[in-house]
This record gives sequence, C-alpha cells and structure tokens, in this order.
Amino acid sequence: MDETLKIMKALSDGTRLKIVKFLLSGEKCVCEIFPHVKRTQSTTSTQLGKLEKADILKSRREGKKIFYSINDLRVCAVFKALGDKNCKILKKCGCMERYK
Amino acid sequence: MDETLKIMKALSDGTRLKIVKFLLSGEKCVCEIFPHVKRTQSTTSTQLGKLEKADILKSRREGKKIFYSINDLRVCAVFKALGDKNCKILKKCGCMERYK
DNA sequence: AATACATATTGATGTTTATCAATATGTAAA
DNA sequence: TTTACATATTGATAAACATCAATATGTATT
Repeated sequence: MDETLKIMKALSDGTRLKIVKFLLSGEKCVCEIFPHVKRTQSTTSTQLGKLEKADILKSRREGKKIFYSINDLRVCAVFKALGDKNCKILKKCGCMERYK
Repeated sequence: MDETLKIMKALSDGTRLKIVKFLLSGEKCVCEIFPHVKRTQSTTSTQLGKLEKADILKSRREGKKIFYSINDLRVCAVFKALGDKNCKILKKCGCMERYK
C-alpha cells in the first residue's frame, strides 16, 4: 500500500489520533492511555495494536506494564504541517529538530 | 471535529488520495480525473464532493465542465512531511513556498 | 425545443471498522 | 502455586463507507 495512505489511514480515527497526540509528551502505559482516550482497555489495546502495525508506535515491556511511544517521528511533522496546536508540545520534546 | 482529524479522514481513502496527488500538477475537470483514478464518474464525483466538503479542494465551472483544484495547501506540506515522492511535483508548482 | 455532453444524486450492496463484554495470556508478588 | 494485576484476543453488533448502475440536473449547441 502507498506509504502516505498507510499513515493517513492510521491517523483517520479519533481514538487513534488522540492516542498519538497523548504520546507526544512521552511514552505511556496502556493503563494510562485508555482512561485518557475514554475507551475500554480492550478497545484501546486494539487501536494501539493498529498504530504499532503501521509502525507509528513502538512498545516496550517493563514488568507487568507495556509502554507505548512514538516510533515514526514524521507524524510530528504532519501535525506541524497542519498547524495543529500540539505543536507547542513538539517544541518541548524536541522531536521536530530533524525537520527544521 | 478536530481539524487534523478532518484532514486525515479526507485523505484516508485510496481514491481520494490519488485524486489529491493528481491535482498537485494543477486543476483538472472530472472527465480527466475519473479515468485517472480508474473509478466510475459517479464514484469519482462522490469522492470529489467529500474532498470539497473537507475544504481540501475547490471547484470552478467553465461551460459544461467543472474544474477541481487544491484549496488547502497544507496537504502539500503533509506530503512533504512524509517524504512522499510527489514532493518533486511540489517544487514545480511552488505551493510549498509558504512552508519553507 | 431537442439533442448531446458533463457532472451530481439516489438507491442498493457488500465490506470495513470501531466498539464492547467476556475471556485468554502473560507477569510478578505473596 | 495461588492471587492479583496488566494487556491482548475473540466474538458479536451496529454504524460507516466505497462502489456502481441508473437517473436527475445543468449547460451549451443545433
């Protein structure tokens, strides 16, 4: 599939987009993510899986918890391109450096 | 709806994405677009309508024909952010000037 | 007015998708 | 080895969506 289409599809759902934006501030475990997006643990896990399969997120186990974080920093550049207000966070986390 | 989500949804379909990329080289009428995306005139018209409703495209009538073109230049910036190969076209059409 | 052309809309159909409850799997502590 | 906790998977359901054929609308020409 077209690489751009893959990314667009992955970001075309409200829950998934909210997850990605939440992770702009750093890695989070599932138990932190699902209350934030106001979905069940089950639903959240499914969507995290889709984002990981699209290589947008990566995961890491630490004990019982699994932490998710952004793997494809191009999503930051996409938000910036669209003037998304989350850009403020982007400056802090420094993930935009390579796109200056 | 979240502005970013609106754009992502609009670009999350293969036919629509192909239309937008086609229009990077300039405005086209429906009769040029639907053979290019290999869909019926009906389907193509529907998808053009969705892209216009999302403010990504605009249209202009000239006699019997209706010409569509890109209205929201941020989509160019999105393609650039993703390193889409259509960036070559972007340089030609100069729509990236404001994002340098 | 009649015809031809360009595009939009309608109605139907099959597919995809987001969601949840329930259950399974994996991990660590007691 | 139980028990508790964290996450993943399964199965079901309802809604959204892409597509097409057929038809309607709009425009220009004859």
